[in-house]
Amino acid sequence: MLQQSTQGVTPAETVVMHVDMDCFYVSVERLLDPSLNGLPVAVGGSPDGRGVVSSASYEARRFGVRSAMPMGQAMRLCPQLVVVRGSYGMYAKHSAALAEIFRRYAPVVRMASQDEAYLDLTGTGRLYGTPLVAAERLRRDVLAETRLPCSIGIGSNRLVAKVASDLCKPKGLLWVPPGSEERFLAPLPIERIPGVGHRIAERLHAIGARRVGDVVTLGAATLDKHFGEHGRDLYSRCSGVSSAHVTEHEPAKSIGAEETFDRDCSDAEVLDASLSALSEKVASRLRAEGIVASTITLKYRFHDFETHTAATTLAYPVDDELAILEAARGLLAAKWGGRRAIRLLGVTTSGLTESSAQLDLLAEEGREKRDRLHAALDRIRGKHGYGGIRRASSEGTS
DNA sequence: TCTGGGGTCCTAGGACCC
DNA sequence: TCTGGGGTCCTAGGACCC
Repeated sequence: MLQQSTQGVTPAETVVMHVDMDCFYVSVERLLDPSLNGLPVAVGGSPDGRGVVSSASYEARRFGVRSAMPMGQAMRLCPQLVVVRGSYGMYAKHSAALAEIFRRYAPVVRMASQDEAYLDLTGTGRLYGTPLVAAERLRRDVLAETRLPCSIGIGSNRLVAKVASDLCKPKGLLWVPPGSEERFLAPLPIERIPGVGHRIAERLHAIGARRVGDVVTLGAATLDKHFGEHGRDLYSRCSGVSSAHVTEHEPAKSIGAEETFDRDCSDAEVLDASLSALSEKVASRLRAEGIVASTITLKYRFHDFETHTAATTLAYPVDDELAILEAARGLLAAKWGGRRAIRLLGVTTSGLTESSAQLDLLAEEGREKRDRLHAALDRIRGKHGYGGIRRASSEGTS
């Protein structure tokens, strides 16, 4: 599987690298507090409340602790677990530093999230040698400059590179040479394929497919019958076919915020205060990014996890909390009967465009004054966080 | 065991227009 | 008086990812 090539890479040969940081949040926390080294650590919410695990150290994983697991459950599995609240600002800083290193190695870099990236190495063979040599150097640079460990998968397309990095964690390197994609994937459990989650895996198991190779054996027609359009996609991915095209980061399509209450809530005033805080948060981000939104979506979840969304599209795009709040309020009033207690509220904006594009549409006098007020509010929030300042209607949510 | 918060993409139906 | 087909926009829900 893992082969050391003796020749350089020909320019025409597509080489995609997937760099994935090893338990990124935990690794950053260990930089901040080295006493965490060697201990089972989980970054995430409180074990007493409704928090979940965001990132678990390998010591913790040995006890069965996993991402997205309720923290209380993690504590039961591993009583000596050290729980750390996230230092999210630090993660963003380190992520930016990583992106800079990656850009030295590839002309096109796609940060897929804070802790993983796709690099298109096609044509860089003369500069860095074989993919494995380049990967080894990159990993050394990352470790030397950030002291953060990572794993790297290399393949002829993004899917193969990603599966490879996943497989060699932690601190691994794995190259899948061109032509061996299908052989590489076939013996793996289908859950290893990105996009195959819990539900789809279950349905595949039901028709007798447990390994990636089983899916290929079933054939495109059978998958099409069971999964429709998604089936063809599934088939090609299991065959190792996927886009090799790496593109730079694209502008966000939606910006939102949500809040899960410590206890389910049916108090209309508390819910309204939450909507107000969420609207402020979203509006503040929209303005910081210089964009406006035309669609407002309200999300609400009941105690049994039944989740609904309701959306409305405004006549013109907005970036201010009152307009967003008003829309969200209206949706809640129209949809929520007031009987069932709510465990989560969310406000998401979409239909995003650059705000400069609508300047002439909104050339009212009040605009400038309002902008100055918002700028002042954003500055204060930037300094003190969202608890620093709130309108009167947001009181009671903190 | 009882499920966060930030997102993306896909599907499907209905409205509306030509 | 009954009715096609295509395209686009909007809404709702669901699966998935980190």
